[in-house]
This record gives sequence, C-alpha cells and structure tokens, in this order.
Amino acid sequence: MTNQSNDGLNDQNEATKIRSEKLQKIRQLGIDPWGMRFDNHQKVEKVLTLPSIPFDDNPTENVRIAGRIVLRRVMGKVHFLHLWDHTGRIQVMIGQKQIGELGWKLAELLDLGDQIGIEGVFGKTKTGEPTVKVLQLTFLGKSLEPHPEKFHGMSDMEYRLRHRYLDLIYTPETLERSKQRIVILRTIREYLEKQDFFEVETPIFHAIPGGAAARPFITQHNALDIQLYLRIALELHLKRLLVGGLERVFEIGRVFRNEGIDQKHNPEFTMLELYQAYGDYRSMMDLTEGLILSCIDKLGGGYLRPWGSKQVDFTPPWKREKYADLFLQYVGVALTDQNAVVQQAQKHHIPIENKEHDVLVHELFERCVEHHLEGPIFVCDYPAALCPLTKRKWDNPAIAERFELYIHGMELANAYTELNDPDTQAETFRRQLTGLPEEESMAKMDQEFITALRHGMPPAGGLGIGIDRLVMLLTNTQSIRDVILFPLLRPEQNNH
RNA sequence: GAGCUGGUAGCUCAGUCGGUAGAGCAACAGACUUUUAAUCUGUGGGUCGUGGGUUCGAUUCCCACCCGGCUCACCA
Repeated sequence: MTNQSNDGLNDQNEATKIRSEKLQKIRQLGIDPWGMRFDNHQKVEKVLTLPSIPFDDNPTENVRIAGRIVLRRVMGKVHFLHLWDHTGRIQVMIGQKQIGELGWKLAELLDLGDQIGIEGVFGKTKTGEPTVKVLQLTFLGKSLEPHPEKFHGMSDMEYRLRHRYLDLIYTPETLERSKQRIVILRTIREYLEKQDFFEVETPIFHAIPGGAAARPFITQHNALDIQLYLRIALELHLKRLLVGGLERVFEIGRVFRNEGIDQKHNPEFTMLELYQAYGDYRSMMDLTEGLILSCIDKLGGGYLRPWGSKQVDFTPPWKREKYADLFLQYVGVALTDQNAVVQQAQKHHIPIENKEHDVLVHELFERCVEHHLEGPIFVCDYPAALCPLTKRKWDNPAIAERFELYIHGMELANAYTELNDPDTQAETFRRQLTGLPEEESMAKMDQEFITALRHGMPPAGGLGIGIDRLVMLLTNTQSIRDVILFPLLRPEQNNH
C-alpha cells in the first residue's frame, strides 16, 4: 500500500481507487497484475464447437482460453464469469474447491474488464450452459477503469467513438462491421493479385495536389523548407508506374480532403485506385462488377442486400446508361441544347453566371438525376470538360470515356479510359474551367507528370473505388463513422 | 456554414413550473457451491458540459461558449 500512488495516477473516483488497490493486492499475492505470455490458447468460438457433456458425466475436454471478463456472478464459493474474446463469449465457472488457495484469493479480486487466462474442463452445467470449469487461473491484465454496463452497453455515439476499444467489446455490431471491412479489403487484394495486379505504395506528401477536385491539407517539411500537401488522390503517381511498364498496379491508401464531415464524408478516407495498361473504361466496368461481387460472395448474404429501409439488388449484369440519356430522361432537355440547359438551370434556381455549359449541365445532373439512381448503375460517357484526366471518344471530343457507379445516389466508383496524350493533357491542365473555384478544379498543371506522359504511357483503363462507402453499402451501415475505426472528432478540451 | 436537438453518478436513464438531485446496473460490506442481466440485506458515490447574468437562492430561467447527434448546403 505504500507505493499505491504509482498505480493510481488518475484516481478521481471511488471505483478507480478501489481497482488500484486491488491491483496492489494482486501484486501482494506474488502475481504480476499486467500478465505475461500465455501460449496455445483456443478461441472461444472454437471451444464452443466442442462436444459439451454434463459435468456429472465427467467430461474430459481440456481447454485453454484467454479473454476479458464481461460478466461476473458471485455465488459464495462458486463464481460464474463470462469470458469474452473477439470470437465470442463463454461461461466460466470458478469453484473454491478446484482452484486452490491462491487461485481462490485471485478469483475474489477479479473485476469486470480484467483479462485472465484459464485452463479447465469444458462441459455443461445442470442448466445446460456450455461452461469451462476452471482448474488453473492466470491473471493477464487489470482494468483500472470500470467498464460499461453489462446489459445496456454503450449507446452514446460520442462516447463510443472516443472509446472505440470499448465499443468493439460491448457493441457486437461494431466488431462485426470491422471484421467485414477486413474481409472486404482482403478479398479485393486477392481478386486483384489473381489478375496479376501489383500492389504499390506511392507518396502521401505531394508538392502539387492533383488527380481530383478537392481542397488539400497543407503541411510543411522543415529540412527542405517547402510546403507540401497531403494527397487528395493516388492517380498521378500510379500512372507514372504505367509509364514505367508495371502494366497493372493498384494502391489501397488513405487520401485526405480538407472538407466537411457528415454521414458520407470523413476528411481522411481509403481509396482503391487501379490502372490497367491496354484496357479502357469498359474493361474497368467488368472489373468493378467482378470485384464487388467477389466481396459479396465472400461476405455471404446474397446479391439482394438491405440498405436501411430499402434494398440493393447486386445481381449482375448491372445497368449501364449513358449520361446524356439519363440527362434527357430526368431533366427533360438535351444536354447539348445550350438555351434549354440555361432555362432548366434557372428553373431549378442554379446560379448561372460565368459558368461553362458543361458545369451547368453537371449541376443539373446532380440536382435532377442522381437521386433517381438507385443502382447499381454505371453512368457512362461524361461531358469532356468535367474530366480533364480522361481520354475523349475517338470520334467525339465532347465526350469523355468515363463512368461512375451509383448505388442509392452514392458515387461508389469512378473510372476512365486514361488520357495518355501529353499534349491534350497539358492543354486541359492549362485551361481553367470557368465557374469553379480553383481548388475545385482537377486541372492543376503538374509539369513532371506531363513529362512522364511524354515518355509514353500505354493506353489504359483506371478505376477508383471509395472503400469506406463500399463497406457501408455491403454492411448496411448508414454512417461512414461506423465503418472507420477512428473517424475524425474534435479533440476533447476542458471547454474553451 | 445554417436549422433542430442533446450533454445529470463509471455505464444506461429519470427528474427539478427556481429551494444544490434519483433509479437500475457497476462499486463497497455481508449471506449464498450451478447462476443465466442471479437473488437478498446494508453502504458509499455527483462542480447536473463550461463560463457569465438575473435572483435571497440556479442543475432548472437568460446569454455566450465547448463537445456531440439529426437535417440541409459543399465535396467521394
């Protein structure tokens, strides 16, 4: 008790103080309260598949489990615990008789949230509950803080996000979603590697933030004394790798966009971008479909998937519609009809001053068409002015070979036949799209990138998929904060 | 950025038409060798988000601020 303050730096309340005192008592038993190596333990999920026969019939199945105490019922000389690991929870029985004197002293000091290792016999209690009767108890780690309530768990969103480690333990959906995200990422890598794609890593610091239309985060390198930007896309470096002959490359990486936060947007998010030499945007459509379907197959649950109160039917083949046709259908005029487009824009209260025709067209598209796109639907052939990195149709320079995949109004994937003509690329970089603030234009001159193209980039298809949104759609999660383990939150301060 | 809404014990919540607060679980002490959110008896625990104002008195009313949630606007 003399050096109690060493373990109780943050004792603000009774509960934490008592836990610190228990930690000392565990030390006094000659046990390290922070545990040690505990090999060869079995996962709870696996133990629960073993045959469980009543303890009266002397079961012989020996098991060894490590986990966290999430429930504790003390019945005098026998304690029932629920031990949790990420595969499930299992009932554990500690009896004074079987456990020995030291073990019993330790058992009486256990708290909810502590981590223990157990070794014992797996069987069934009189009430039929699969249970491990503990013969050997190992202490693996103290929780100095009380854990959430055993029945209601955690319900406050802010509390869950700021204590994600607890959320994973006490909100099963959070754990399940996190595992599904892992499955999706693994499946994507397997799928692409099977098709001879190389996974590569490109810089996060960019001298010129290119490849997308977004406001960047700005940072500083001291030794070089230069301003740098966190990347807003992966595109320009991956294309350099095509010049370098890598043919099929992909990167799954974090990109950063200095914009608002809402249910569909986190300032840092995970993008998959891939480039395939000698392909085009049609190859990307097939690949997108195959990639997402393989994820669905791996997750299980079939092609008809819930989305809130609605459903998405992923059964292939997915619809493919032309941008111009959808525009005509939902806006009611041809997108080439300049006067009619201006009229429609006025009708929908879209400010028109100084905007290029194609910018107006797209604003109308977003206003009038997107919410109809329940999808999955590939919207193909965009107005060229909107796509400075995309190859134009051979016979129609007004149209870019690009598609976006929409599902329930969300843009999930974006793909091009990549522009590999350096002169046209330089031209589109030079030409500022009017009507858009500079930071919203994709057209930022990157001379080094142009130089790379001048050395000859093969014709190629390129694809970008927002991984967070894909996970949302496949796991029926309405908020991006629930598919990202640690979404950005304002730091907690002591008020102002 | 705008509108609406919330912040009370470790967790989940109730409440105070202004008189400094309650419950369940968790904790502590005790009973209990087969419980299932165990039960029973007793006990402790709160700067009611922060700051200011009004008031004899504020957790409650007013103002500002901090941190969330939802809706909208912008971006994937």
